[in-house]
Amino acid sequence: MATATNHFPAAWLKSAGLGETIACELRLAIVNGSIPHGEKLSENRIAADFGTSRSPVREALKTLSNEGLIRLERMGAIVLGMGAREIQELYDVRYTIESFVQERMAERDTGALIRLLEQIIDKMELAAKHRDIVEFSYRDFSFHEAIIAEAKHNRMMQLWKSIRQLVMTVMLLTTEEVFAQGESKVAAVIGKHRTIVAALRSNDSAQIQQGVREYFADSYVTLRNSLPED
Amino acid sequence: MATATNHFPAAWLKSAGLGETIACELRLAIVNGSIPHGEKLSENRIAADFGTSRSPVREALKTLSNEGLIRLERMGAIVLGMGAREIQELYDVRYTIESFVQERMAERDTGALIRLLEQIIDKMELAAKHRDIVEFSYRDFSFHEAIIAEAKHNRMMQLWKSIRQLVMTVMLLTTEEVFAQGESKVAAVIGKHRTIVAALRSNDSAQIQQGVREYFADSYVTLRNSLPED
DNA sequence: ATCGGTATACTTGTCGACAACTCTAAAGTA
DNA sequence: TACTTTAGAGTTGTCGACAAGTATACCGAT
Repeated sequence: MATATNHFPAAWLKSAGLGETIACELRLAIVNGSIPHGEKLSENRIAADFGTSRSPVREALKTLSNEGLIRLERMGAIVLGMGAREIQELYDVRYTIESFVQERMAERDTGALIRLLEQIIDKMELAAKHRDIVEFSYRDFSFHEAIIAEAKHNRMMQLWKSIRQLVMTVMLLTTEEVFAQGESKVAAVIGKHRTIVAALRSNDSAQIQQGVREYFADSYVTLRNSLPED
Repeated sequence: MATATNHFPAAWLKSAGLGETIACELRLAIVNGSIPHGEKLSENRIAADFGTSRSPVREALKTLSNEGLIRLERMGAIVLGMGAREIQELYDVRYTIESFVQERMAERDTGALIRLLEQIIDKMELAAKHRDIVEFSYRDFSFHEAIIAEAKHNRMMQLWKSIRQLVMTVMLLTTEEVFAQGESKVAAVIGKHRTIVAALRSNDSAQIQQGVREYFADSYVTLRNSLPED
């Protein structure tokens, strides 16, 4: 990646505690490769870097461990990072969750959801016009979260929450790549979201499944081209 | 449930820190209903109850929050608990994960896995003979975890880890119920595991999927009968 | 009696300190 | 030189304390 985002968007940290802030900053650094795979992290060092005590750092490391970005060992935490395989796996999981969720939405009133999604797409277009990467990726994220939330399945929502922040971060970097590839690429991304909405509007289970499958398969090949091959 | 387990098996806490221990004890209390839905938990109170400082309690509450058993609010944590719906949802997720995993196992060498699973089933039978509920449920748990681990899909494994302990606890209580229903019921549970292995041995994707689907559908109806209806 | 304001007790987030443990590297011995 | 032992620096887990913020109960006024 040419110019990777160096700091987590401050707007997204609006009402976040110290622990969450540190987690977001570290997460971004790990995902974009600033902190390389295999690095050994120490609570003391991170606390010193951020100018806090170890308590919030501890919380952050636990969070990152739950997200699978680091592995907590007896001494220090080892950075696992996100290579091509890990990104692929994340897409696998996202697909699995959305597939499950949309399956359950086939025989339900999706009117309100569809209106919300269209609204979000409008905001994506606006963000695209202004070349606002942060805003665009946030709306993209909201789009998928809105779909998942609509299923009203607490346990599945919990799974989503466990990867929510990670997905958000990956999307931020991905969107950067998409924007770098030019306007037509951005338009294509928006188009894919429209396709999802269209499938959803059909209310046909098979068509919805097909739509979701294509979306993720397509998203991944798009991304694959802009990944460091390791 | 007639006689619910009151304490988390000490053997399962062998190398667990204080935080994890507290999390396990609270988890069990929430799942078996000792701590009712809606209860408000305070870090200070729990710390006093367990005779520790707030640090491990804090860690435990965060864990339980990640598992969706409680909701952290500005003041206190509210217990959400596991009613019939939550159990059903947990089974949904378990089915989704195992379905994904086994799908990927169709075209793979499952020889070693099958041998391991058969070994586990043997231990289940032994535990059944000795009426050892703790051992039995642990083997049952290991059975499913072994299958999931075999897929070697880190991200999916991470999802599993996020519900691992909860599943373990629910299984412990469920197994208690199964044993209470008599020897034939226990034998039936073992039989269902054999069916899974048989399906796996067939190496046929459709048959495996069918096997997994039946397993979870069946497991849930078994359980439903022994749940407080709320 | 009801409503508004204040005091109070309780809550969380963060901090610095300490003991117990682990890895490392240097020093001593064969 | 190769190996064991030992001293040291660094690490985590846990603790108690404090500030900042919040719900609650009490008290006064209308």
